[in-house]
Amino acid sequence: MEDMEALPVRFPSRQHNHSSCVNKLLGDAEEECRRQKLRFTEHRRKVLEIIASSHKPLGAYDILEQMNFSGRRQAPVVAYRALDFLINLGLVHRLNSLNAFVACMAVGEDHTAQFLICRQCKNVGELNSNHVSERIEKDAMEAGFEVDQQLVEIIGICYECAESG
Amino acid sequence: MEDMEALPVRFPSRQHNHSSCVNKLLGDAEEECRRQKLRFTEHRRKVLEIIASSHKPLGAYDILEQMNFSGRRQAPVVAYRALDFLINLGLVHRLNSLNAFVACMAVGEDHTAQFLICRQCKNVGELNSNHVSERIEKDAMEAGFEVDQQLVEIIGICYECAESG
DNA sequence: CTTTTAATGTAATATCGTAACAGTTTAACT
DNA sequence: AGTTAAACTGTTACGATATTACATTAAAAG
Repeated sequence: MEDMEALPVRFPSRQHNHSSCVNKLLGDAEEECRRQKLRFTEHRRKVLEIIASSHKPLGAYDILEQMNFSGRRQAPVVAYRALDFLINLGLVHRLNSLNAFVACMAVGEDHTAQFLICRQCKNVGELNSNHVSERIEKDAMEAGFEVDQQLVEIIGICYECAESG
Repeated sequence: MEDMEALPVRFPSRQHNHSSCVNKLLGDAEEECRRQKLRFTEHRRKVLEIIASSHKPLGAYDILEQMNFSGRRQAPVVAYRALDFLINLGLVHRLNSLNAFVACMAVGEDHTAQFLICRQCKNVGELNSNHVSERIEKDAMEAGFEVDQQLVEIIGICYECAESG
């Protein structure tokens, strides 16, 4: 696990324990909400739980389906509202190339999220390379462009899928 | 103009001549289709003309609206089919963060498109930096991830908007 | 305990994109 | 030319994603 620190990469290995992801993220969420005096309501908790339980990106309507507690189907806007909240808090990221959402794997680390999307197993990791973000910043600057926000999504094959053919 | 060659940046300046963009792109399209024995049909030409006439990204339905020749409104699929064709040919790019399309400004240059999206004037340029794409490739590789495709969209303020406040 | 701010419930609708299939045109090959 | 295969078009319907609007309820702040 030491080499995960060299580059700040997070890619979920096959045998890792999901429930610890969920618990960590819920804890982070609670703490962050306390700090910022925000409300961590039922919907928000539930959506975060659902997203954190998978490292595969989920669409808003997938999430919605899993929100059928009390038998009743929720309206789409319910999911979108919770997602907006969680994204603003930096707990969830949106993948623009997939219209889907994943839990952040580097909460509190002040990163420009860069996503590694495996087109075979569909898992998503984060390559949060400062080299990359600084290079983008620098080259854009030289081109006379002032960067606010970077969006980097990388499609390919993760090491576990590469190994298993 | 020399310094546009140092970094392969393309950002449309305010006073530049749109019609030359359109003509260049139509020419490139015709040539490429001849070379690959593909058909450059009316729909495809029209869609390319529409996209090339603007450096602001256009949605598929915006394009559709401008296709009302012969009074008749076209079905969405007509625009999407032409767009798919043009994207495969590398003449048009899709901006995932906007669900919109722009003409390629570097046809034939074998680039990983990286977009500069000005959130004020909405114009889109291309920062096609090999430094950036190589850095992504390298860092992903070190993380055990084999890159197929990169998607880089940079939101910020272009130099002309920065100058004019 | 009342004011005001934030969150929810609900319905409707906007926006983006694709599937399916019949019909037509074009290119390629006798 | 006549035939066949491939590509493109027309049309309808539908699926998937996301937002607006507004009435209601709950929570926090004074």
